[in-house]
Formats: sequence, C-alpha cells, structure tokens
Amino acid sequence: MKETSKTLQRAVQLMDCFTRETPQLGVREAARCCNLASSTSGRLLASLRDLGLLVQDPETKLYALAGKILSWAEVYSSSVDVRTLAQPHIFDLQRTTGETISLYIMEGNQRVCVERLESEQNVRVVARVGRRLPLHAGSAGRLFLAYLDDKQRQTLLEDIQLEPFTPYTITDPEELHRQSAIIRQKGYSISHGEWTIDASGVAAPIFNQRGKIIAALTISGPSARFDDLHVDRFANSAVRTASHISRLLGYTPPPKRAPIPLGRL
Amino acid sequence: MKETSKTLQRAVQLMDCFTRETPQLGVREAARCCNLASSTSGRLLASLRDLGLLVQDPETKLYALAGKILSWAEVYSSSVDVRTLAQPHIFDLQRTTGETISLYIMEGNQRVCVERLESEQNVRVVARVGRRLPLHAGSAGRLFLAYLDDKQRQTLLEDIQLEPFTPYTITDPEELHRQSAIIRQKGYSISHGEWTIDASGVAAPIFNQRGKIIAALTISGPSARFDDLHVDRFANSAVRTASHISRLLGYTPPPKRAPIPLGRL
DNA sequence: GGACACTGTCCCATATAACGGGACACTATC
DNA sequence: GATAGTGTCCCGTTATATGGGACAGTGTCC
Repeated sequence: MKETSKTLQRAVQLMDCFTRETPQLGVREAARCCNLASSTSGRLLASLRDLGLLVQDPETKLYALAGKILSWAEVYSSSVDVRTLAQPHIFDLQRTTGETISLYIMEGNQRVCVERLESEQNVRVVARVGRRLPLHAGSAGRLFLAYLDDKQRQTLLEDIQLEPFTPYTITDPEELHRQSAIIRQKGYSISHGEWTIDASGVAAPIFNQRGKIIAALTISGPSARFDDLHVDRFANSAVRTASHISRLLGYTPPPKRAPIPLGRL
Repeated sequence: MKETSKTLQRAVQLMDCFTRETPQLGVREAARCCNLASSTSGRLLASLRDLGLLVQDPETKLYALAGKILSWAEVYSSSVDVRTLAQPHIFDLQRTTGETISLYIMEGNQRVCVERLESEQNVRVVARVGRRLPLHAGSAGRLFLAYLDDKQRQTLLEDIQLEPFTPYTITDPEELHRQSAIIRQKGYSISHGEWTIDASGVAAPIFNQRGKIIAALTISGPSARFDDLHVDRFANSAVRTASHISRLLGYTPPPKRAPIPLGRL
C-alpha cells in the first residue's frame, strides 16, 4: 500500500464501525473505535452525513448508515447477475440440506460472499455478506484456486501470504497445486476446518457462457454433521445446483468428459 | 452546507458514477463524469480500490464497484427490518395489482426508496432504490408529511424548498397542511403527476409498535391506468397490506376510529 | 444540589495531504 | 507511422484536513 488517501481511509474506517451489533454511533464513540481525535471524527461524520451516506438522529445526535448505501448495492448486484439468478436455488438448497448455503465470487486475490442463507439449526456456520476471505483456505477458496490456470495460480500463490488459520490450513504451495488438480477432476472441493475450526464445507463451481468460473456455491456446517456420507450427498446437491445455474448463464458443458464427475459416487 | 470534506465529496461523486448502465469506468472517463483532473480521479479511484470499495480489472484497468458495498448494505438492511418483513407482501401486491410497488422510509427531510418491485407491463413507473426524493411531492412524500405532528410539519415546510417539479406539484404550505388532514382522515394518499408527470400513485402508512409512521407502501403507475375506480381498488389493497405489516411490527390499531377509513369506498 | 463524566460543536494556527498540469509509456485504430 | 486514446507517475504549490483545547449542554450519582 503506497499511498492511500488518509481522509478516505478514515472515512471508510468510520463507516465500518457501524455493525449489526452497533448500528448507531456517536462522534466520540466512533472516534475511539478508529483511534481518531473527536474533532476529526465529528467533521468526517458530518461530511458523510451531508453526502448522504449517514443519517443523524436530530434528538440523540447519533449517526447511522443511510439508505443511499442501497443505491450502490443495487448497482453492484445488477453487475453480478449470478446473485439474483442463484437466489431461488440457494433457497431450495437450504431447505433440502438444512445447512448454510453461500455464494462466493472472486475479487482480486480474495473471495467475497455475495449471498448467503443460514441454516436454521442451532449449531450452524454463519457467513457474512461482503466479507473478504482468503483463497487458500476453505472449500470455496480452494475451488477458485483450482480453476485458475497453472500460471495464474503460480503467481497468485507467490503473491499472497499463506497464513495458517487452523492446523488444517494447507500452506504448502506444492500441495495446493496438487489439490487443485484433484478438485478439477472431481468437480467440487471439500474443506474440513481449513478456515474455521470445526467447520466443514463443500463447494461447486458456477461457470459463465465463456466457461470461466465466476462463482462458488457452498454448503457449510459444523464438521460433526459432515461425515463422508453427508459430504457425498451435499457435494452431489451442490454440483447439480451449480451446473444448473451455469446452464442458466449460458454455459454449455464440455461434451467429452462428463460435466459432473462425482468421484467416489 | 458549510464545509464538506472535498476529498470525500469527490470520492462519493466518483462512486455515484457507477450506474447500472455504466458499471465499469476508466480513470479518465470517471474524471470527465465528475469534472476532475485525471490525476485526481486516478488517485482517488486507486484509494477506493485499496480500501475495498472498488475493484480494478487487471486486464482492462477498468474500475467497478466491489462486494464490500454489500456488507454496508447488510448492516443498513438489518437496521430497517420493515424491509425484509414487507418483502413477501410487496411481491403479492405486485402480482395482484400489476403495478410497481415501492417501500419508502423517511430520512431527514426526505424520503428514500428502500425496496421496490417493478411492474412487468411495458408502460410502468421505475423506482430507484436508495434515491432520495422530496416530501412535498408524490404520494409517499405527502403521506409522511401528513403523519408528522403539526409543529414538525410546520418547521419542515419552512426548512425545505417547495420546488414545483410539475404543474401539479403542491407548493403552497397552507394547502399541504390542509391536504395532510384529509390524508390522515382517509388513511392513505394519492398523487397525480405531482413528482413525475403522467405518473400516479397511492401510498399507505406502516406504523411501528409505538404507533409512529416508519414507512410508506406505494402502488404507482402511469396516470392513464389510475382512474377513480382503480385508485380506490389500489388504495384498498395498499392500506390492507400496509396495516397487515404494521400489525406484524407490533402495532395495535386504535380502537375508537376504524383503522382503515377508506373514504369513498 | 452540586460535582462529575459524559456528550457534540466550534475555533484556529500548524503542517500535512490533496491537487492538477504535464511528461511518459503503452495500446488500438485508421 | 501517425493519431487519439488510455493509466501512471512526478513535483512544486496551495488549499485542505488536522487535533488540541475551550465551551455549553445533558444525565447520573453521591
């Protein structure tokens, strides 16, 4: 990071302080949250309010996110049409599997959750929309990695830091390359506790018209519920749904090899 | 507007350049869009990229909105739970009426569309989520105005500029006060071309547990389809749906006067 | 009731950070 | 090969953001 605009950086930092847990913040509270002088925080918050990104309660003086956010979100969503296209199928998947379903897309050297429907069970995996996650850990991450061509994967693995999030995170580039080949062959990926300990997931690729992977559909939940039998079932469901969405996007599966090689099935 | 941070102002202006029509922009293209020097635009766009708000295609160098937007949108949405609560009913309304359904909430001295489902007919009203609209024009705007208490409405009408958007826009404060009383009595509001010429709409209030108006549910379409008969039908549907949502929010209608006085019906 | 710990806002001298013109290398089109 | 695009970089100038502190207002606790 050479030189990021300090004002913008602080403004975004302030915007990030507004969470589901603390949707309303005062000037000094936000200042503490970002290690800012209260005058700076006050001035920036007022600016963000004037620009329509925040609203200030005239009584309590507290700030909160404003509706304008939605206009950006709308534009973004319309550019990612997988999202709206996948929505009904995500719903179905959640109902039949009972686990958390998420949709990831690649963004730079990371992946972002763009849609999710959480399991209704008490013990479940929570996924936060908009959060950026690594590519080398988790089923969706490794899936994206697998479908990059060898050269891109090589340079990417050199660029990013292969941080070990859990004892199960694969941090050896060679191993990641090997696993990628296996994933491509099977048509889906599995993770057991790579990113979050005690959480497992399977991910299946969604391709666009040009055959490029544009999204990953994942089923995830506590590892206790992801024994071999269930993983097979979930993988089957994920792959079938994902390839269905791919076809909706205009993707035509290659005629030679079966489009859905399920490995052990 | 005393002093809004220039950097922030320009950054937001740049973010606003990304629309559904032009979801990808280059440095100079964005610069022209905002009357900026290309070096300024380039620097700001790079900053916004580093902060995760934009993504840059490594090939074409073009910028686009990033998934991080969704994380803010999620926080915002979770604070406006009317939205998710109303969603299924909006769907039903759109199906039965065939017109565009929108949900507005008040934000400062304006109203913001937080949800909408457009009519599927060729001639239809389009509503943009996240856009801020005035309170003195349009059915939803005048509805909010009506349910403010007299004092608040008075100060608000003094603060805002009563711009005449069309020949049908009401710009006389006295008349707006009078109309407010009528709207409260009827329980819904009507607009014929006040905000957009040739567009009509009816709006019904959604109340929270404390009986405060928190949202406006509107049915809108081309005036040609909004004759007296249809307006009555639409108003009936809107009021019924809105009061249903109000009840879901914990609102208990006052026992004295009928909760849904439909006037002419 | 008075002291205290908060709050948001305002002011202003200082220094930093944003600015924009222009140079540069690159690409596609004609 | 010429032209009109593009994104990036540099750098001197200036405008802009900064943060400490003062201030008034509010609610709480002793």
